[in-house]
Amino acid sequence: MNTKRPAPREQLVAGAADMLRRRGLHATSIREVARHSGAPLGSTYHYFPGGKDQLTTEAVRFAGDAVTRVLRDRLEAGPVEGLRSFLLFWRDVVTGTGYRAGCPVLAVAVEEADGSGAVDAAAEVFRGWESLLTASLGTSGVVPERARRLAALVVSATEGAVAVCRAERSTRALDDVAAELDALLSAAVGRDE
Amino acid sequence: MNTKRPAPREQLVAGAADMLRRRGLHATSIREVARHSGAPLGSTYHYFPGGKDQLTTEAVRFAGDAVTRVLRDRLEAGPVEGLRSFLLFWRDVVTGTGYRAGCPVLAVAVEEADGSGAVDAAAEVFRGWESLLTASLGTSGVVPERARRLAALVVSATEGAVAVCRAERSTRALDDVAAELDALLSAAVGRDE
DNA sequence: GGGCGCTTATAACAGTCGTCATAGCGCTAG
DNA sequence: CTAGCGCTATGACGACTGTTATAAGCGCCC
Repeated sequence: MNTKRPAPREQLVAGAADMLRRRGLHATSIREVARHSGAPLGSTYHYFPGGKDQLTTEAVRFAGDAVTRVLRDRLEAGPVEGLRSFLLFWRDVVTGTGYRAGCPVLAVAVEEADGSGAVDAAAEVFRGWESLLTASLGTSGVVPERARRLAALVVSATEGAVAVCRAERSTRALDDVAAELDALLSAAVGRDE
Repeated sequence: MNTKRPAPREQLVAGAADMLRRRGLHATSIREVARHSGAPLGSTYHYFPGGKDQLTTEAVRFAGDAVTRVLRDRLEAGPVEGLRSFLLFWRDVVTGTGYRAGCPVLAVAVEEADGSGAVDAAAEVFRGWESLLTASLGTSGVVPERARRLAALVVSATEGAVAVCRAERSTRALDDVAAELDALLSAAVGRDE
């Protein structure tokens, strides 16, 4: 038990992120987020005067940072092993929720119109993941330009595969993507050995 | 001029598909679809007694079939050239709408809960695209198992890249994915020549 | 102990949502 | 001419949305 009270603000952000990945942005109401977090509705606008856009933006950053930490951890074993582990992480997310959850960042990227702060946060999260992958590939000897392109492919393919798996209620897409990307990255880093 | 009146039913489906790719599923209301198509609200439930789910399902199939036709056309020049052309098609969609439109099928796949007919239609569309790509790669000498995996990667990466591009308001992701997939498919089909 | 600031609680607002029912229109068949 | 049917037009329904305002509770510091 860290704190007596569950720090309602953080609870609200985490709850919003969890609902975003399950139902999407526009199907997630502030009332439900509050109820889901055990916080009163009024508190939501106390902690997030910017309204739903602020709450959504922080939820995207919260979920994005969590995934970033996972990615960084897994990449310590190198880009190939890191990628394999990263895709297994997403596989667990999808199967562990009975194919109900996807990626909250993608949900915001697909639903929200431009001009919203949340979609900017989503773009930033995507770039962050790509930076991590680019750096990892770079330290494994892949030239920067190629590393950047491979990183973009990994992020796009992962996000797409998660959505496809959710729709098909099957992990086939993620498994196929994992196999191909594994081979591709192995060849890219193992060129000179 | 084919018909005097613009065949309101088809117009509604096409309008729904267009709004789906711009705003997403839950931000697209039946009233706006009707108004956007110049049809009265009552007509919507006359043509689609199944309500929003039926309209959405038909819109997903409509948009999915349109993309399927594009993909089939482009693949007549072979899988590598077809892929390049296919990704350019998506690039045009994104840039031609000022980064406002994405893929309506992905929108439904991300937003809708399971149990809806629309998400089943989305999964079917994804499988259709993969089948086309698998077949094209197969006729170019790629062994079936590998062809299937590559097709899954192409579909997932394309859908993901479109969403990322929309969020970042840039075509970088699609361009990077195009370059890498081009090289990957070229190597896969050119193995024995 | 009194006051004050942070948090909660409650209610209300204007608007939109999906959906349904019903009355009216125009056209075509008998 | 009239009956019937496909489609339109209109309005209403209950529920939900984001948002705001205001009153009450709470603990801490002076």
